[in-house]
Amino acid sequence: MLSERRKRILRIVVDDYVAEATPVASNTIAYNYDLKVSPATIRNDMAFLEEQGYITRPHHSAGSIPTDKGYRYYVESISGDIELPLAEEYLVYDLFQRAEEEFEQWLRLASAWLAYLVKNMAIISPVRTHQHRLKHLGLVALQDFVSLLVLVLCQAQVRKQILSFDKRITQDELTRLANRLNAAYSGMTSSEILASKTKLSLEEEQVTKCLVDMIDAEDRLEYGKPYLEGLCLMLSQPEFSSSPKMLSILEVLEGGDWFRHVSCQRICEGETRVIIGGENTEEALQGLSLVISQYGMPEKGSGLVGVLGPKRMDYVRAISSVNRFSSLLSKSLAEYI
Amino acid sequence: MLSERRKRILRIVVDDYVAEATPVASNTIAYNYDLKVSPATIRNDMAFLEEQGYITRPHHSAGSIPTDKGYRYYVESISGDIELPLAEEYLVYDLFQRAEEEFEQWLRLASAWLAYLVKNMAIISPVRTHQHRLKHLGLVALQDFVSLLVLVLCQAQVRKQILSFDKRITQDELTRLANRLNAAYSGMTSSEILASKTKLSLEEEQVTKCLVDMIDAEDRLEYGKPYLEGLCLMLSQPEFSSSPKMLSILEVLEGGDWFRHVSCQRICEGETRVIIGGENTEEALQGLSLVISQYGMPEKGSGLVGVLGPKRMDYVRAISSVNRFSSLLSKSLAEYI
DNA sequence: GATTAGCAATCTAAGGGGGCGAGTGCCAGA
DNA sequence: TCTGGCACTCGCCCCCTTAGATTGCTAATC
Repeated sequence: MLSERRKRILRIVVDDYVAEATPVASNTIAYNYDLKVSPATIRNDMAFLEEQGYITRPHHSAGSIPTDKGYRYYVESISGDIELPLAEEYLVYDLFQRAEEEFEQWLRLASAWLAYLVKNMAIISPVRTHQHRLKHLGLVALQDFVSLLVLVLCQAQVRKQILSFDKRITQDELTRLANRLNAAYSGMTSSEILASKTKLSLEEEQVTKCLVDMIDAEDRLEYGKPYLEGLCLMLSQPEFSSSPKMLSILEVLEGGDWFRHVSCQRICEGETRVIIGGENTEEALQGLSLVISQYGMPEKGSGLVGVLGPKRMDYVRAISSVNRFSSLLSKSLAEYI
Repeated sequence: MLSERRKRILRIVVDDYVAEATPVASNTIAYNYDLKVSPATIRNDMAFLEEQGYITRPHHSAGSIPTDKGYRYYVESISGDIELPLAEEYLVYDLFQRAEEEFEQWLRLASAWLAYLVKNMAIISPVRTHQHRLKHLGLVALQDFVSLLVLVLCQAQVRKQILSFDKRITQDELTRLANRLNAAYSGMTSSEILASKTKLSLEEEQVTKCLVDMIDAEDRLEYGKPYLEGLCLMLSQPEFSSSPKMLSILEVLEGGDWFRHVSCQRICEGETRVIIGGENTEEALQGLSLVISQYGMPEKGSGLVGVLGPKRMDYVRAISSVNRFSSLLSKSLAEYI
């Protein structure tokens, strides 16, 4: 258990290091923060904090920087009092007033905004529904044997797939076919469609099969390819000033596997999880921290919203921004649907 | 006019510099390439080439590297004999055997492949048609007053837009409305739709207005947001080893304006244009070269395919790969539609 | 007149040494 | 338990030197 002063010093070390990006010296703490003790005392406390693994020093005669454990302690300790500054609250609100025609496009805009607010990379994944429901289907003749099957799912998602029939079908026939299937399937999930015991023609059978595959298709992929904005903002932080570091991060992000790993972690509703440094599975991301949350509702569809930045990140700002975006995204998703 | 030997030396300087990424010395040329003259003679020729602005030197006692003018001369001089190595020809062919359901997804795959071949960044823009034709439209009720208008254009492009009516409309009414409009407009371009003198109800009028906007919407944007693959491949080249350079390039690429500039240049069918260094409008891209070509056919739809890399790029490989991809993309686009 | 050999001149990159300043560790004393 | 003082450590910067690479020039040669 840490004494109050030691807690306070740890917190100062984190805050100062986050702000200045240079190791924090005992003198700095003594002169800039009103602790009412001398640098020597602070040094003793810092020696203790170092011994306990909360802080470390890049080399012998340098100031201290927080370790992963130190950041973790910090994050846990602040989780009470997190609020976005009022001015920025308005900014965010402003964004959410704008109605965009396409929800996806709107998410892209939101991610750019979030990136700008936290001066780091923002991540917003498109909405994924656990249980997709068919709203409407359309069939369009492309060539004699080839048609395009277009699905509209609840949440205004559109999917399409090329489909080839064994015999020549006109657009009129396709339209009738689509109308029949719409009448039968509209509002159903894939399993309900499979369970429905309608008598089907050969073509209807074929379309149904394709349809069910398409409805389920994306569920295997966890969350979809996210919108990443503010890559440059993040990479201009001093921790990435060496180009090999930059490259290794770019490589991981370009690959896309990392996000699959992230989305495998089940994050509860309303929870905002902070993954610090070494807690990341990807090696190249172990110098980074991720603040991630979920938006939406399990039954209606959900997505991830988060911030990726150096471990030395303004956690208060990041967490509060992610929280805010998460709840506002949830709200506008609910209105959209 | 350059003498044969000077041409040859210029070509060697480019080839060697492309391969080694270090300035080329007169000794290197004399010993590694069978010119049958002494280094001193080569030095004289190099002095001439430098005087004429084809090559330059990073500092006084260093070997030579090509200038933009030198690269330009090189590119013009090789344009005759450009062929992809046979093995890679097969690789590309192999890719184009795979049928993907979605043309867009397939383009993404193609761009990853192209990037891999040229070890640089590949750019492929989605297909854009100058004159979109409506194939089919669908209307889906989302809420009482709000519907989703889904268009299928020729080339299997799907667009959607939220639409709100002044009165409550049921899905049945929407379906009838859609059927009527399909009958009237199917196969038409936006201008033909506007010209058609059909008598319209209030709702039909509204949908038509929206429809026409949607058909024309993307034309203002020139080519759509391109698939960029192989960013890391490009950035691992030694010319980008300093992180500020890396950042400035990332910034330009993240912005997206640069591609609008590129797509403003009208590139003729079958032409492959090479934009070298300072010929780029974006300042941050002036250390880079772009090999760009068009695929598709003007009447059916077209897109851009290209390679972005350092000026010190294997132009033969880049140009031949882009050529190959351009013609194969054209072919499969024609088959797709 | 073109080519060559030789040599001085030039410039970079790498390595070594010294001084400076920042910051700690520790000890004795309050 | 805290503080002041002081020695010690270490990274950083600057300068100098040296080694190596490469050219430019000049005079000799083909």
